[in-house]
Amino acid sequence: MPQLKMVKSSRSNHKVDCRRGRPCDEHRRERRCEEILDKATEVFAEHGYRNTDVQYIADPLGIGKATIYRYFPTKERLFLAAVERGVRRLDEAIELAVGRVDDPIAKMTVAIRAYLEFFETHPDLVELFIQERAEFRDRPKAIYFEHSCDNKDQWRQSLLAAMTKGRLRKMPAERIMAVTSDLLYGTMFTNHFAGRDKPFEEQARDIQDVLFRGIFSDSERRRIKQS
Amino acid sequence: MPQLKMVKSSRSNHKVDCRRGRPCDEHRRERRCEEILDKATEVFAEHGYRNTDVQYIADPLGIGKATIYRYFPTKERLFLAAVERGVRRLDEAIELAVGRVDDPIAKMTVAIRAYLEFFETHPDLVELFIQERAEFRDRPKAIYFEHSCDNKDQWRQSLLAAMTKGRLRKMPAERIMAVTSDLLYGTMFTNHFAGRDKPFEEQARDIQDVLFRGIFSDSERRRIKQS
Amino acid sequence: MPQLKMVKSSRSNHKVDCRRGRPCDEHRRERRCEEILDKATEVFAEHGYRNTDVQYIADPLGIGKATIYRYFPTKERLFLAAVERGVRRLDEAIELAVGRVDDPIAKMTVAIRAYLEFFETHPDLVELFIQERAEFRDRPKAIYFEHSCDNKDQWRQSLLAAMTKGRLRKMPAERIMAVTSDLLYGTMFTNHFAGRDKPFEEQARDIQDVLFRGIFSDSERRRIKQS
Amino acid sequence: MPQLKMVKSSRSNHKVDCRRGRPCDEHRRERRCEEILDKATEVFAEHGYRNTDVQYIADPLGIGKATIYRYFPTKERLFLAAVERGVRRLDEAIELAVGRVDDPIAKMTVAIRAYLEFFETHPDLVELFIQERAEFRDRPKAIYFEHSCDNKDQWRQSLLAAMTKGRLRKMPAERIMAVTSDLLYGTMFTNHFAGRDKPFEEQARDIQDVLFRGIFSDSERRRIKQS
DNA sequence: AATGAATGAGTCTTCATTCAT
DNA sequence: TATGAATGAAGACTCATTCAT
Repeated sequence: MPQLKMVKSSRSNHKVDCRRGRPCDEHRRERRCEEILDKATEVFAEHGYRNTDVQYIADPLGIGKATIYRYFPTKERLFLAAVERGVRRLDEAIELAVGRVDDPIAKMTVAIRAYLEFFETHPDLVELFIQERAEFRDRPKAIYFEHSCDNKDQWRQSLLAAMTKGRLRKMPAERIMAVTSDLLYGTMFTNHFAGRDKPFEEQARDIQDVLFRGIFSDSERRRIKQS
Repeated sequence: MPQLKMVKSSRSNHKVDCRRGRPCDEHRRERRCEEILDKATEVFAEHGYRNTDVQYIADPLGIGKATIYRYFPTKERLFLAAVERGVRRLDEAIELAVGRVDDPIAKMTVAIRAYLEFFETHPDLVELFIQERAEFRDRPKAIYFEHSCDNKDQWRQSLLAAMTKGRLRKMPAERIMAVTSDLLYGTMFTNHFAGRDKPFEEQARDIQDVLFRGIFSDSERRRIKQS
Repeated sequence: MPQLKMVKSSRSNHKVDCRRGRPCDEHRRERRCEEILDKATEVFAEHGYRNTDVQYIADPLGIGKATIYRYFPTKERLFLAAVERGVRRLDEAIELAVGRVDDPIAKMTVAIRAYLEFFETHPDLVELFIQERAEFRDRPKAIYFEHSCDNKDQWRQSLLAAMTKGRLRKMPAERIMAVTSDLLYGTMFTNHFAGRDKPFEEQARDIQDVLFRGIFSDSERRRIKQS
Repeated sequence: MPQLKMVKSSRSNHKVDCRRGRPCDEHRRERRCEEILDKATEVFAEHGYRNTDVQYIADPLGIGKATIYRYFPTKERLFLAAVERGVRRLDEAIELAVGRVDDPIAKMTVAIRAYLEFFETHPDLVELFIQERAEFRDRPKAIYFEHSCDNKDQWRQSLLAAMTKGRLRKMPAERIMAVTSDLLYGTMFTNHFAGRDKPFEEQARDIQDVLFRGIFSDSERRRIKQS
């Protein structure tokens, strides 16, 4: 059993570096954490925070309930860790999509798609975000909203640039950002809870159509301008 | 105890009067129901569904916990009744505002304002809607979404008419309705949970500006058309 | 069953005085409290505080565990209430015995007997006092010691009077009180934990003999005086 | 890592040296045991038996929890070992003090002082003795009391001799022994738990004064004799 | 009808002890 | 040998709901 031998020898190396006893495998720990968070996300999303017995998470992992408490000090912290990871992943997904896109309008297009795609792919996270608000009412802000502020500045820059270049109407960048993010947020929730199943590409197009061009006809638009 | 006696005698009098039409006990019952729902809405919104002990509702009303169970068979039904009443009130508020407004665009304007105003006035209901989703995951659709369908038809009619008259761009009415309602929904939630406090009139104006006219500049809009 | 009838009629009187609903029978409540404390004293003494599941108290009473929590908010408070009641009873027992005894020496004699008799009759309380110290290490002073201070003043008076009258040697009253109470305390504990079973009357006599007359012989006593 | 290597080599050296006589591993083991018992005494005294997680003992020693289980099979045995060692040390302290003192009265004087001094120096042990009684209610006798019997015989001899020599009143030696040990026991506990802080020398003098000479005045003493 | 009292079922969390390295 | 990791078993406390008056 060569593999075993290798493990053994690497272990005896450890014995020199570390104290004695079982080596503290940082890797192993992290993997476990991730496994637990994966299952926790799933189960919390399925049953809701309050209706989830930590046992429900332990059982399908084939581990003891107490083991989970070795990694997360309370059920609450476990839950919040799952939410946090979700928010981080959302950020990453959008960051990744937006990536090197420089054109501000293309950037928005891509971000909208990425946002909707993310939640279509991770419906559990929608549930988790709801649960967070429902249970942790004392926290000043939902984790989701805390994070959403992070990239505000770069978006503002991008929008202002587009206005200067005459590609967007002149208006407060804040207004665009607020309306857009509210629209996306509402869409994500409604998709999930009203059971809509329009493919995200189509939905993104609809949103862009309205958001970019508005719903007024040209004539109505002209009339408004005059008044 | 004269008061008690009066109540008793007045009740028996009523019983005579009310033989025809709705009996007075029914009235009394309904008033109680409303009182309970008022307090329930408040307390559920404050503590969340799961963290609300039915006792917390009974105490400030000065009644016994068991009394509540005489009016609502379970805690769940009590909660759902509160949500239902909230949704009904939202409908009524919008109905009332839209009222005799015939012009389709004015109608939308008024509805958007009314929607935002309603939730600014009734922040408890935002919480209740969240709670409903968080707890009653098995129900096919949230009560909130069930109701929002009711008036879809009339809105569709109104929008199509506006397109025919050339006031709105030609596009599927569904698209406008979906985007608008998602946007409003998202705005309401974000207002509440991100702690925004912009006055609803301003917010309504921002939304209308973007929704009606879009964010593109005229040149960008032209460019898109050509492609 | 006349008693029952009386209760009933008094209850219907209550209905007039109180609100509606089940009358709040203060008596009943107190009786329940006492029953629970009785059983709690017994069970805590038998198993120790930590090894006592509140269920163990509820079961033999034929009531639900939760019922106990209606009367005492936590296991800790239940336990401390039992201890407190024990201390109060000790005080009362000694008070009762000392009663109208005026002669200071007779008073001590009686108190010593009463003390030992009390703990022979209530061995559970010895256990309870131990348990209190063992578990509630952060409390500044054991309940037992808190109370023992109450009557210190009257004892001091009594002892000083006896010295003035030439019946006791001149020495600080504190010294007598400290030595006596330590001796009794130690005797009670040792009786219980070392499993001694000397009848309390004999033990009291032994204690008095030593405490009053000392162990020195007359000659030794004289020799000491000279030096 | 030179240090680690040194340890290793020094150990193998030992192994060579120790072939004859008690093997060095035995030494090592014993040293470890003592270290553990030291810390255990401290921690058990601080938190109480039940509230002490074995981890709390391992951590400050910088060893693993499981290591402790290599030296003591259960938490209970670890605790009892600590108690036992404490009792043994008490015995030794008194033995050492009494030492070559032959005069029976001087012997008592010295023993009383030594007893009080011991517990002033080792307050942890008072806690441990309490804990033992609180937790191990099924054991027939507390370890403390088991041991206290050991030297009974020599004390009895000493007291009887003193009576014969006319230095102590004639009375059952048992009575003196019981009263004295109860008094000391009670004093030790009360000191600790009532938070008294009189220096032990003074306290010893107080005790001797009462124990030896009694509290009666000469006249009272005479009156008693006549009756 | 109204309600104080009672409680069973449920959950989080702890920790002594064992296991695997 | 030493020890980090794992966990089963246990117990305090809660609360929706029912019962008895």
